[in-house]
Amino acid sequence: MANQLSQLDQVFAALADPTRRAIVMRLCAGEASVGELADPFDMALPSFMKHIHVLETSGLVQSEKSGRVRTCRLSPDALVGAEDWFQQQRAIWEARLDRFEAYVMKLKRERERAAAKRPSRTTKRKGAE
Amino acid sequence: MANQLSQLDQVFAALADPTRRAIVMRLCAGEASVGELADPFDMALPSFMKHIHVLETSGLVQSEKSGRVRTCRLSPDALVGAEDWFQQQRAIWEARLDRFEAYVMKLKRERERAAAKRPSRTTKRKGAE
DNA sequence: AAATTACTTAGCCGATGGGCTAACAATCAT
DNA sequence: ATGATTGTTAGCCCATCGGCTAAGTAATTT
Repeated sequence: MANQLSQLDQVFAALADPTRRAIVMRLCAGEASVGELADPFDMALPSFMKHIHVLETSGLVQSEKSGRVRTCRLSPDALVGAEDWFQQQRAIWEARLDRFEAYVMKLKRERERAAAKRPSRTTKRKGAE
Repeated sequence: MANQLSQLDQVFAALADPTRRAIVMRLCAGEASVGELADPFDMALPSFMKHIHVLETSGLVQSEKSGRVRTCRLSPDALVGAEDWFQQQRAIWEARLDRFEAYVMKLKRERERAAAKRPSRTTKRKGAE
């Protein structure tokens, strides 16, 4: 039991909601109390608090209560972790593109060589996809 | 009706599931058929197809059927779009840090100036948090 | 002390998510 | 033509999500 979601699962799930993305964006500009954060949203406070809680358990936001006011701040580590995921995928993707390009170049060279040996032929193929 | 989720909503929601992230990672390395993609997963095909569908409607994946086999490929635009979101937030965050650092430096200068005027005082504060 | 503020807890509700089976195409191999 | 392959559609199930209200608690203000 105690279904342990990965951090990435939770971060992406947290960011999948526009309200929560707006909260993160707001907190990028600096810390704020729950009330300040909730103000722009036409939503009952308990509903809003659920969003805060999702953000906290995802690690994106930390908060601390002093007196009767809870102050929230962004904890950028989780954000960076998710950003890293994209960068890794993009690296793999770009490596693949490089390999693909190399392959196309190889095909091109071969075609040119063949054309040189056996001229006069409408060099037209179906491949290269 | 026709609840239009933003692209970001759908992309982040799609990436919040480990199965779907694995599919995206696999597709970064090159296109594949549904069967090939499904093979590593201990899951009924219809369940798996739902994941493919989520990825397609999010714009992360495109697919095309020829004969009885559907071939899926990554469409990197949506991925880049989500990555951009992070970079924007990070830019705002870093700008804030810069401003904060500037503020701290200003405080430091003021403290030093004050110490020069009124020497012999244990310069110790609680601030700078 | 009483009223106000700023959350917090508990619990209801309908929609969505992620899994399943069963049954139905459609294509390809024999 | 039959059968195997490769999806696809339909629909069930239960858990989670994102909203709500009502009522509670703790800190400040008056």
